[in-house]
Amino acid sequence: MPPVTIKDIARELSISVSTVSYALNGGPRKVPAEVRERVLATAKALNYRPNRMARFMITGRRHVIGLVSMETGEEIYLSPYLQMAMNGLAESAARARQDFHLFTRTAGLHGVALAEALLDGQVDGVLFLAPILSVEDFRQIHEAGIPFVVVGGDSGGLTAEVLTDNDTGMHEAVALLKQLNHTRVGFVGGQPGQRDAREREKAMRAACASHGIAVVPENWHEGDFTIEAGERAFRHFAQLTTPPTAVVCANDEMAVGLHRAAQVAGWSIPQSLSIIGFDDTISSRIVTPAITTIRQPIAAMASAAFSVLQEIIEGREVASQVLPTQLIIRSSTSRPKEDTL
Amino acid sequence: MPPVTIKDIARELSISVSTVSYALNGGPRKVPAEVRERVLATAKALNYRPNRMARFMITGRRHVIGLVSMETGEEIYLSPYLQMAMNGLAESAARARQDFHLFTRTAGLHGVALAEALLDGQVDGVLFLAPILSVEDFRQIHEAGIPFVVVGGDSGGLTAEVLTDNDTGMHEAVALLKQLNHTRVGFVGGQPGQRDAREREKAMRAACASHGIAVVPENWHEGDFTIEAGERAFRHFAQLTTPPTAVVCANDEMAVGLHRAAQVAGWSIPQSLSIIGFDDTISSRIVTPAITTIRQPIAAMASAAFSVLQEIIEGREVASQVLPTQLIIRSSTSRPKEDTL
DNA sequence: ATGAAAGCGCTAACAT
DNA sequence: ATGTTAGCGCTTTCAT
Repeated sequence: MPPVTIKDIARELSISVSTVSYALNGGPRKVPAEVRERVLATAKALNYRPNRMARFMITGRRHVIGLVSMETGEEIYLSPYLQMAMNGLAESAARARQDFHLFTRTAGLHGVALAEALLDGQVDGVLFLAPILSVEDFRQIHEAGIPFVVVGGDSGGLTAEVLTDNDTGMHEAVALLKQLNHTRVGFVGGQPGQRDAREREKAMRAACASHGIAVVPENWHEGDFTIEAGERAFRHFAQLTTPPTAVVCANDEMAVGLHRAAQVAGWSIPQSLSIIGFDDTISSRIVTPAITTIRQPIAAMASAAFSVLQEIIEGREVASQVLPTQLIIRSSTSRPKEDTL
Repeated sequence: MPPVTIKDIARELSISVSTVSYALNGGPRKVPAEVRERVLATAKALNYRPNRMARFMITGRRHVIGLVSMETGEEIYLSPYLQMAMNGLAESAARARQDFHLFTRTAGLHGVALAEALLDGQVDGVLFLAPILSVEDFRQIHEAGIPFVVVGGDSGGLTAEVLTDNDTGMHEAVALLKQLNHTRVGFVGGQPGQRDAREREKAMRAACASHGIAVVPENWHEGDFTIEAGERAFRHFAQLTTPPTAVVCANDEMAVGLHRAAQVAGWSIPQSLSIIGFDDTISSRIVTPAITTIRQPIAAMASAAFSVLQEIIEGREVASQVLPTQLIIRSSTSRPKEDTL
């Protein structure tokens, strides 16, 4: 049988649909308590369930927000970063009684095409997680009138951003290496199209400068935030005549790749090579020795981004946020071998 | 300004909305090519974008399917299993031009309440990934008229299931251990509320029986598919007077936990303890030594489930599927120490 | 206080 | 071949 509608309830009680609607929604028009009681009772009795789409057509609000993540080729949903973010998100969203819309066809899209795809999802707003998108892309999205928030990305000031303090994070990491007496320090960065990747490289340079550590070009390697990139980085470092004794990676995935490739090649960690990651995702904890990392509160950031997006959808102005990092010292960092001799 | 509708296009060309609708949809009514051209042209010129909700109200199809995963407490989206599944899903869905609806409020729900929540999402169908739900739960969902498919779960024959061949997988794993001369073999299982967990334990028992390996109660430990459960399992085994020399885990997460706890305790793997996981998720590959595991084609299973769900939504009957496992031998398995002496 | 009716954007049955 | 119109289920304005 067809689903029960407010019409059915109205007919059942011989009252008008408007009264039923007001009773069900508790306003805006006043409905006598007695009538409301009866409406609610029959609604329950008939097993009435509102059609959210019909409501959407009028109110324009769907109570669903879209999610677009950093795309690493085909593997859209494979990063631990995304996992942590989604957990934070899911919690806040559940509290706000909202669900998510996962876009499956935005990979590789930019500009107008991307905006079109987002519009097509009919969501109230969109959350970008560590996107590899340009300010121009966001301009199109902004022009399309889509409320959005960016985590770990650069919206060009068009909307609020939720960021982490990459500068302090990198500074503390380099300080640790300096204190451990490392002088040959390497770096594995992410795609320059990604904001955090850019910021971390810049922060790393600044941190090295302020700690008097030389930035040697061959010790700096560009990756793409994947385990494989970390492995490639190791192969690169390993063939240098004087490889770095410590390497900072722009995320944990690459640190794990570096870690694994080094161990497979017979290098002992941290004696032969100290490694520092970024994020504090699970992967940095499950390998042995566990990886020292710069924690960024991903779940909290995603959660904050959700709240910010809600505000923006409601039409309020919200400021960007920068959440702090924390250096988590584990077992992948020590004094370099030659130093201890 | 308000969004462009088919009315606007109709007015612009002084034709009727139905003609516009048919032209835009390419049917069911024939529209002369010349007219269709002009409709399409003005649609593009006016930057027309269909309102999917309005269409949904008539057709009842949203082209969005819901996703409900195994819930491990609060951490809804944290398992590598889910990641792999989502990748497979995203690919098929993108091809079918469909998006996902991620439910955030189904954790802990059962029976009617769960069915209500799913209905509220207004999706075309729901995909359950390794759910911890009873046949009774699925009965309610079925009665609510929601098309659904279950991956790694038991729908009680109410719908199609996509499963993996746990029997063969476990059989091969035990055969490997037998061949390596292990006699004291342990097992770490998952929650009995989960179908694969039940099946794997049963399969493990059968495999041991057929290989003449004794099933010693204290070598069998119940976990919950988390890393922590694997760590707990290690602590349990470690305090036995004669611990098992090899342990099979019902998934990789637990194998990783066992692996890590053993290494932290100073046990060498595989010499002191051989470990076999299940799934072949990334985590089994990044630890050192890499973990021997029973691969199940998670992405392919999720992808198959998507296709099956599409069929069911279209009203066709579809058979359940069982996909094969494959034993991936890596470095966490060897002859036991005492054996080599 | 409450009923009637317009209309959200679209599809499809019903005209012509 | 194509225009007119009745809804889909709901909210809200306008009457009464």
